[in-house]
Amino acid sequence: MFSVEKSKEIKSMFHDKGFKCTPQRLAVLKVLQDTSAYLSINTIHLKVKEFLPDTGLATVYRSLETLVDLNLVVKVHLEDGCHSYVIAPEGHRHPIVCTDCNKVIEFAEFPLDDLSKQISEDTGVQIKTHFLQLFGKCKECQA
Amino acid sequence: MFSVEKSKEIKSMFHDKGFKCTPQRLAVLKVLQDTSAYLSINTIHLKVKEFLPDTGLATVYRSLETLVDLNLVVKVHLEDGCHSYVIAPEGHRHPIVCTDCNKVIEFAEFPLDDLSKQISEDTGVQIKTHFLQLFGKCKECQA
DNA sequence: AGGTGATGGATAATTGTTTTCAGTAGAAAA
DNA sequence: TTTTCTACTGAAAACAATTATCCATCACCT
Ligand SMILES: [Mn+2]
Ligand SMILES: [Mn+2]
Ligand SMILES: [Zn+2]
Ligand SMILES: [Zn+2]
Repeated sequence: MFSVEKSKEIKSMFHDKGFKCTPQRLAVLKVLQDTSAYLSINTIHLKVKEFLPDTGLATVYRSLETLVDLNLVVKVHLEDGCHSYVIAPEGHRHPIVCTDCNKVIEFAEFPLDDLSKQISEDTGVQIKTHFLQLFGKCKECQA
Repeated sequence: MFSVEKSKEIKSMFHDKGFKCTPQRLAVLKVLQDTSAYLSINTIHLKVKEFLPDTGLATVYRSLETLVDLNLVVKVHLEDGCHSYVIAPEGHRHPIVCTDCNKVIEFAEFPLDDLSKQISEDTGVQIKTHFLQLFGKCKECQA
């Protein structure tokens, strides 16, 4: 179900933060790793139940919280107010969400840190974090 | 309660989209105009009831939806998943949210449009919109 | 002023998320 | 291994946020 290498790597990430490495958490992670789209909680729940049928919905919520804490998963804020989740990109990247097919394409580092510095100077606000998402139409959906 | 000039201007904005200009909608708008912070639905409701005591919570939801539709108000997505609302900035600007006092400071246009173009070329995705919020500590809260 | 349909208020219903709690099973020690 | 200790889980209830329903009313057009 999970590759050995990845499993060991992931396992130590859990342990480093004092979390237990449970099948449910790994299943949630796997479901997100296996898709390039963001997924709603309910979709994740359904997919997790395909290999762990007894998994409860609350566990999916709890697992996602843990995975976000570990920076393995990121929360996507959608226009309508609902939230979804997607596997975290490598390094500091931002998601581009296809509004047609829900696929998430990442884009490479963005000079937001430099600009944050300048905005700090201009406004006097100490910028701590930023939240950026782009929306558009992916290659496939343009055809 | 509302200045005449603004009222007329606003009134025609409602009518242009086929909305009626009601005291409740104007009250919600006024509450947001009178603060520099983003406000939760419940806070808005409380403030609206100060001058329109019978206003129901559902009406606040409905009014906000209308005002967002008219681009007079924007929705702020918060880390914890909750949403709040703030008066829409002039032109295309982005909010900086103070994580200490909830105040919203805007910052001037940001070269996202140019970068969107480049990202479009790099990734093949046709960027349509973006969503950017910065979080930090405002001048006052740093003291 | 009168007619009409959009809107508001009250309330119920839904939906999304969190909490509670008793039982289970990771992980570390023995 | 076996034991021990908790963090974790599933199920259900509780809670919070949002939306739908209903009918009376009000904004606005003529
Ligand atoms: Mn959001
Ligand atoms: Mn912008
Ligand atoms: Zn697409
Ligand atoms: Zn502040």
